[in-house]
Amino acid sequence: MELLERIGAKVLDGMSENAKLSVMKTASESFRLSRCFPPLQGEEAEVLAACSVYSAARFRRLKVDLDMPKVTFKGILEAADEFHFAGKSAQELASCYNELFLPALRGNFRNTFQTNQDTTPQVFASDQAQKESGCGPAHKKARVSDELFSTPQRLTTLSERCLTTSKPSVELENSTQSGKVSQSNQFTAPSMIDRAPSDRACNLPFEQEETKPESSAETIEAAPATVPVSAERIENRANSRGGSDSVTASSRSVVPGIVKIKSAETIEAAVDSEVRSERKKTAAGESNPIATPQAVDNGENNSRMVSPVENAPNTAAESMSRHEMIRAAKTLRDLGVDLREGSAEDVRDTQTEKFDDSKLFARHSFFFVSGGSGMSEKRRTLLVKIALDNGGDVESDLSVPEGSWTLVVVAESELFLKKFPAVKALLDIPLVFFHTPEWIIECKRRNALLSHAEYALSNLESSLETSEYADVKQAGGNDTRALTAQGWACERTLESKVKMPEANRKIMEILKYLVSTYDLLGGRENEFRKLGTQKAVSAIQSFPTEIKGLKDVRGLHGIGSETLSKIEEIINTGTCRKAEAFKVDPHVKTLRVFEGIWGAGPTTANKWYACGIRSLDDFREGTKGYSLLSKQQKIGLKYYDEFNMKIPREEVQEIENVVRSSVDVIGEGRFRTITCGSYRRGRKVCGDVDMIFTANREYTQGFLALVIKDLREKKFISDDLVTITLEGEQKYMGVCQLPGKLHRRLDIIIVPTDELACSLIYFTGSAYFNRSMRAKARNMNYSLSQHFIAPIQTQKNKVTWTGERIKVNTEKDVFDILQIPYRTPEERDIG
DNA sequence: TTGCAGACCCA
DNA sequence: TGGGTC
DNA sequence: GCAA
Ligand SMILES: O=c1ccn([C@H]2C[C@H](O)[C@@H](COP(=O)(O)OP(=O)(O)OP(=O)(O)O)O2)c(=O)[nH]1
Ligand SMILES: [Mg+2]
Repeated sequence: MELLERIGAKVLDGMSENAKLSVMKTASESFRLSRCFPPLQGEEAEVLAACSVYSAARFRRLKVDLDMPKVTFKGILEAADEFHFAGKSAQELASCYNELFLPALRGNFRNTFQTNQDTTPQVFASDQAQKESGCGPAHKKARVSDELFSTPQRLTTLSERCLTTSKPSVELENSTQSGKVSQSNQFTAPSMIDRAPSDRACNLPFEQEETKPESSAETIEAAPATVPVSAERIENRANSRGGSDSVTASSRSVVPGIVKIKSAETIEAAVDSEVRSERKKTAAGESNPIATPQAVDNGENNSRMVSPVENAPNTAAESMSRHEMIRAAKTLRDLGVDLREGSAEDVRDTQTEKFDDSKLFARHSFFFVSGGSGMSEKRRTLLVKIALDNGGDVESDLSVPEGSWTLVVVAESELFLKKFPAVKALLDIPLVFFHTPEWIIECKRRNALLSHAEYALSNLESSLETSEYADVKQAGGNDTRALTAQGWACERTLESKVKMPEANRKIMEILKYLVSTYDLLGGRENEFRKLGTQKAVSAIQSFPTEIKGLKDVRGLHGIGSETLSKIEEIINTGTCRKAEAFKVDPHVKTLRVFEGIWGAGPTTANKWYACGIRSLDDFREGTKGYSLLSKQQKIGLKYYDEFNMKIPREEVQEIENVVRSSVDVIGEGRFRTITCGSYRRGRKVCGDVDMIFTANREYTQGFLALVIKDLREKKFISDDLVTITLEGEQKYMGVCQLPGKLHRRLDIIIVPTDELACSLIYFTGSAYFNRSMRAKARNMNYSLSQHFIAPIQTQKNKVTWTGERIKVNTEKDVFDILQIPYRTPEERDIG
């Protein structure tokens, strides 16, 4: 109860102003209100100031919602305590809110509606609230409630969405000997800027490969190859996996945040139409297997839940286990109950107004920010059509929506909103949302209203404020959204990169050092600590302005409490104790040396350390240390210094040329070679050389061995880190050396052309990009590997079924499937 | 409290 | 299967 | 370490 004490809260009536507001803040943030005002600091004055910004309607609604479920305030606070959330980000509180608040509230209603309302008068803080919540006769409510819980889940098929008619496009123009390369050999340059513009020349006789006529036909016929996928899978994925947004996205319901109560009619209509459309589609009449949560159904529990919190501090926890609550929340989401829809005002509206609720965008009006360099006319036309076809309205100017209408402002990027001063006035309005066009497309595709969070434009205030981006160019209609803190790293593009503020650079440097150290230490623990920290670094990297205080980064995706406190420390003291401790730790220092040996990782390095080995000297030939080395590690040790040296871009090209000439001869022109890795991403210096050999499947068998043999005979390849046979290895790792140059690591993979697209993505990286992209794929119920992309089904995060691999001819095909705007290799240089 | 990318090669 | 690596 |  630390938090409770800290803010002196007593829940509701007895609750301090500050606590109340803190809860409101929690609630509002989870409803993406946070964009309406600068992040709150927790000081009362500031909070109050922020609240005054609310439109009256918003404020009232919020109050209604908050007054209702006393219990859950406690639930929130309790959770805050339970998870040591005190002082943590509102985001975390918000997620508690979602998990605890929603089901509890729902439970209250069921209880309230099914039993006599009067028995639990203290549920409602005020009669006013009760009235505004739109309660009709209690019996009606109960019925609706039951229906909601028995609504079968909507199913759709995936067939339509597979028809991505991706034109074959020329991608991947790799340089053979193409001209200019920056001269500066800045080995010491920080990673952010040590990139050169990529050279784009064509790769001799093969550049046609991906544009050859038949590939077009293949692409289209590839679509049906995808097995129809039920929406259930998509939804499961949306609910179960680590998504991009701080707020859970679910397919139909707009879960996050404020719970609103539909009038009985509204809900019934919604349910009816749902059922109707369900029957119409019928397809595979799978019903929702999720059971009604018993705890919610249980009257006794619920009556305990609504008892005054002050008197029974633990009632919430007693009446509903955390698991039950979470399951209840999930159930609600799965059921597609849009808990947030309908407001006090809406109730009146819906009783008088007639509309076709069966349409997807009923009661939605759209405003498209197009023209200029923003949205192309073609795109706009398409979107307008979708909107109108589905019962939506399209507005010609920006104004506050009436009554229960939802206004969706659609723009390619928040940057384009600047042109519309009227936007400012809409920021605080409840039923106004700012989205990317993808929201509409996705909604249409899945025939469901999707989370307002996932496709939301963000950082609205700041992009309206700053003049910095007034002249945004929209290259080729591409999405160059820069400011949004997107959840999937593979989707975002970085800022110009040159003007990283000093403060940010410093923070990143220290965090990166921690990442490298976690990497050395090894173990599950540190492995994921590393991952987490890496994400934090990535978040800061894409943060556009100087970090002056914690408020700047608090709430950023990827920045949690630990990072926050480290940043605080860095701002105040210029350093971070944890990092400083690592720097002088002899164990860490030794590990760093040992793991500089290729083939030695945390486990062996630690073993060596445990053996009393302390330096590379202890590995000299004939010593006991030497006998501990594996074959590969011996090679790694031999070239210790050389391998730890970066390769200038030009030298990579020379190496590429040597290899390619050999491939051309031995492969009789059938093979194409592509240099990938950091080189393809445009870096000025590279850690190694990564090459793809590709040809039709019939030729790939055993080819690698021939080339390696040739190169070895030419004294270009000096050592092998894998043994290669004629029986078709897929990859080679070895050592090569140009005359007069250092020994370099050379990686080659051999790939049949039908796997080229996925291989290119894989081998181009970055590793961080790949992981992000694969995570998104997984999240969308696909599996992406270097070989293929295929739909999958999972149970408890385990793959239970893998569909047929989807035919992809170009990298872009894969991006399209995963709904990621195409990223050039250079743009993939993240992490 | 759980999961965090997905695969190849070696011993 | 665990270690290392891409 | 972070998000859900
Ligand atoms: O854990 C990893 C490591 C690498 N890769 C892919 C992406 C990467 O770009 C490519 C080549 O690996 P390499 O280690 O050579 O990385 P790089 O991106 O080329 O950087 P460097 O300059 O260190 O070689 O293999 C992964 O998918 N996962
Ligand atoms: Mg590389």
